Amino acid sequence: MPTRKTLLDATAQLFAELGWRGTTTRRIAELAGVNEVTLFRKFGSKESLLVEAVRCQAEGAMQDQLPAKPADLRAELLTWATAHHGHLHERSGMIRTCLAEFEEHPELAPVATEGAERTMADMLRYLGEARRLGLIGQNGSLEAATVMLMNALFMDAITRDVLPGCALVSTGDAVAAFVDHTLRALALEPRAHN
Amino acid sequence: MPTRKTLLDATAQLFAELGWRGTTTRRIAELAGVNEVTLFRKFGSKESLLVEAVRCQAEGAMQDQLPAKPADLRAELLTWATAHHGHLHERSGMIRTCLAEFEEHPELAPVATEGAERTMADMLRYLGEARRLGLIGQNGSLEAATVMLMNALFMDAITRDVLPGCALVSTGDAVAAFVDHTLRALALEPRAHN
DNA sequence: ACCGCATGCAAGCACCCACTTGCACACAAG
DNA sequence: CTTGTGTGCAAGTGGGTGCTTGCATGCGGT
Repeated sequence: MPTRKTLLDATAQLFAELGWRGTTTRRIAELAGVNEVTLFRKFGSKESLLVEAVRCQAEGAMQDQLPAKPADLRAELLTWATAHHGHLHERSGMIRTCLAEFEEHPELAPVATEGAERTMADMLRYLGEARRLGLIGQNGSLEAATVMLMNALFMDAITRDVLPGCALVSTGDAVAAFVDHTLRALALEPRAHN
Repeated sequence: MPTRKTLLDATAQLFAELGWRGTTTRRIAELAGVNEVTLFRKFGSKESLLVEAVRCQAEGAMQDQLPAKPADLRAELLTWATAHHGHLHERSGMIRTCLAEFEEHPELAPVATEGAERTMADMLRYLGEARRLGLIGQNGSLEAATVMLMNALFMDAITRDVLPGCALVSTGDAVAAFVDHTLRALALEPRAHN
C-alpha cells in the first residue's frame, strides 16, 4: 500500500512549508501523484490526514540518549548536543509551523512535544548522575542548565535558516559554545578546563 | 484618522492568531468595525496592510536597555531580563506566527528581527564592559552567554502559553534561574553568591 | 450653498476550498 | 467468471477569498 505513505510524506512536506491552511487537499494530491478523491477515501478528511502526518513525522524522531553513566562530560554532551541539534534542524520547518498552529489546532501539541519532554528528562537525569558522581559542582540549578542548553540548541536549529543574523556563525561552533557555557556554569570539576 | 490605526491593530491581532492565510480581509474589516472596501481604499492590498501591521507592532517594542556602566550585575540583568521577557511574552502570538511565515513571506523578516539584534548587541556590550571592569571572569565566551540567555528567555516567553509542560513553573523563577545560570558561567566574581 | 473627501452599502467577479457523487476501469481472490 | 477492492476521472456542491465597481451619504472647509 504505497499510496498511504506517499500521501503522508507529501502532507508533512507541504505542512512544514505552508502551514495548515496552505496545505490544501489539491496540492497534497498533486505532490503525491494521486487523485484528490483517493485522499478522502483513505483518510476521511483533511484534518485527520494532517494530524496523522505530523504524528508520523514526530515518531521517527529523537531517541538520542545520553550515556547511563556519565564519564567524559564534555565529549558526551557535545556528541549528544550535535545529534540533537541535527535532528531539530532537519525538522525545523515543521517545528516552526507547529509552534504557530498549536493555538488553532491544539490536537497537534501532545503528539509533537512528547519527544522534547523525554529528551529533557534524560538530560536532567544525566546531569543529576554527574553531580552525584562529583563530576560537576554542587551548586547551580540543573533544571536551569538543562532548559537553557536545550533552548539554545532548539532556537539555533529552527532559526538558523530563516534568521541568519541571530546565530553564531557555524553550527559546530555554536553547539560547542553552548556546551562549554553550560559546563562552566555547572563548575565542571574545578580546573579541568582552561 | 482613527480608522487607520484601528485597522492596523485588528490586522495585527488576527495575524498573531490565525497567520497570513487565516487573516482575511473580511475578518479584519469586521473586527475593526469598518467596511471591507475601506481597507482596500486605505492600504491597496491585503499584503501591504499585513506588512504595515507587523512593522507597527515591531516598532512599538523593545528599547529595554542595560545600563551604560555595569554595577550590580545580578540586579541589573534581572531587571532587564524580566522586562525583556515580558515584552516577548506580550507578543508571543505574533512572534510564533512570524517564525512560521518567514519562509513564505521573507519581507517580514527584516522588520521583525531588527529589534532582537539590537537587544543582543546591547547585552554583548554590557557584558564586555563588565569584563573590562573585572566584574566577571576573563574566561568564557560572552557571545555564547548572550545567545543562550536571550534564547532561553525567548523560548520560555513564546512557548509558555502553548506548551506549559516545557517551562519552569513560574515566570519569575525561570527568569531568575536563567540569569543566575548565566552569571555562574561567567564566574561572577569568585564568591559573590552562594 | 457648494465642494471634496472619507466612508458605507450592495453587488459582483473569478477563483480556490473541502468534500461528494456516479461511473469506469483494472486487477486479484474465490 | 465473478466479485470485491482500490483507484482514476469528471462534475458539482456550498461556501470562502481578494478585490472591484457604482452609488449614496455624511461632514468639514470655503
